[in-house]
Amino acid sequence: MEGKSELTIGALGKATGTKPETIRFYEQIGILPEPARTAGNYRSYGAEHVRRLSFVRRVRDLGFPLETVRSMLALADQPDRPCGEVDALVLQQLHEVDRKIADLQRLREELDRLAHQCRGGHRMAECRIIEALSP
Amino acid sequence: MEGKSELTIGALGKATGTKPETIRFYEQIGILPEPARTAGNYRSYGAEHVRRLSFVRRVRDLGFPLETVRSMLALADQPDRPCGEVDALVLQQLHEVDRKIADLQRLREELDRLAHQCRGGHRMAECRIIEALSP
DNA sequence: CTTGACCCTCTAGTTGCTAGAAGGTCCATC
DNA sequence: GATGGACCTTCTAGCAACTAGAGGGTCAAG
Repeated sequence: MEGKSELTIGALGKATGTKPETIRFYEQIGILPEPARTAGNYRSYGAEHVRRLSFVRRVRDLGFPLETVRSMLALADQPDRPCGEVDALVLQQLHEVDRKIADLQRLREELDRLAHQCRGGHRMAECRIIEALSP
Repeated sequence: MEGKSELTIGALGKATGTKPETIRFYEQIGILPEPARTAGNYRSYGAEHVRRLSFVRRVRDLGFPLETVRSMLALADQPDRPCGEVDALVLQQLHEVDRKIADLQRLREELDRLAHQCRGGHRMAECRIIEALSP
């Protein structure tokens, strides 16, 4: 490897909580750019890949599909896009984000209530976790 | 159908943003209880199913795997479980929820910044969306 | 040199839906 | 009652998004 800052695929995986196979998958479908290779044909990753993959994993963990990941990445990859185009996309994502935050807050409240009920030594009288996230 | 409160699978799907095939899938894997059937062998769903399925869809939308959905549903299905057991599970889920909320807030801030930048008539100088969710 | 950890590509399996085929039911309209 | 379109049924297979195993190569410590 060229220097301390360059990582093998396994090291990149450990740094980002990602399996090597998943990293190769993302490269194949174009989410991650192809990295440089060593003389032994090993992939060699730098800080830019770490950042990009961390982002991808977190957005995925939040339940956004890869198609959405792509469009978010495009915001960073194509900084000169027309503002009207970007505006529409960003507002749509903002709406999704706000909806997820609201749902997580409600879920959090109910889980917190359950935790306190348990710690108070009370019987689990009633779990309203389903109602926290239903109509 | 027996009464106004009973829904066909298509109606349940519309009420919860779920495809009929997905509902059948959830029934097959035990996430949803088998519903009553009409004389014509149609599935017939009541309010309890609507609530449960809404919950499932929202938790899935937040990026939690079905295994986690199951364990959350178990909290509601088995109200008499030992508190020590419930406590550990709830705390674990609380931690996940908090992590997702924090990530969403950060993502929200950057998207908001982008939106304001566009509306202000400025050029898209720099998109830091990747950095918002990376190390 | 040896050995174990990890790399490579390729193929197939797992998880979680999603859609199509073939045939039956429901209900509004004529 | 007949018709037709929407929707239902079960079953099979495909898609999205990973995940793992097979067979063979590379790397580095001992």
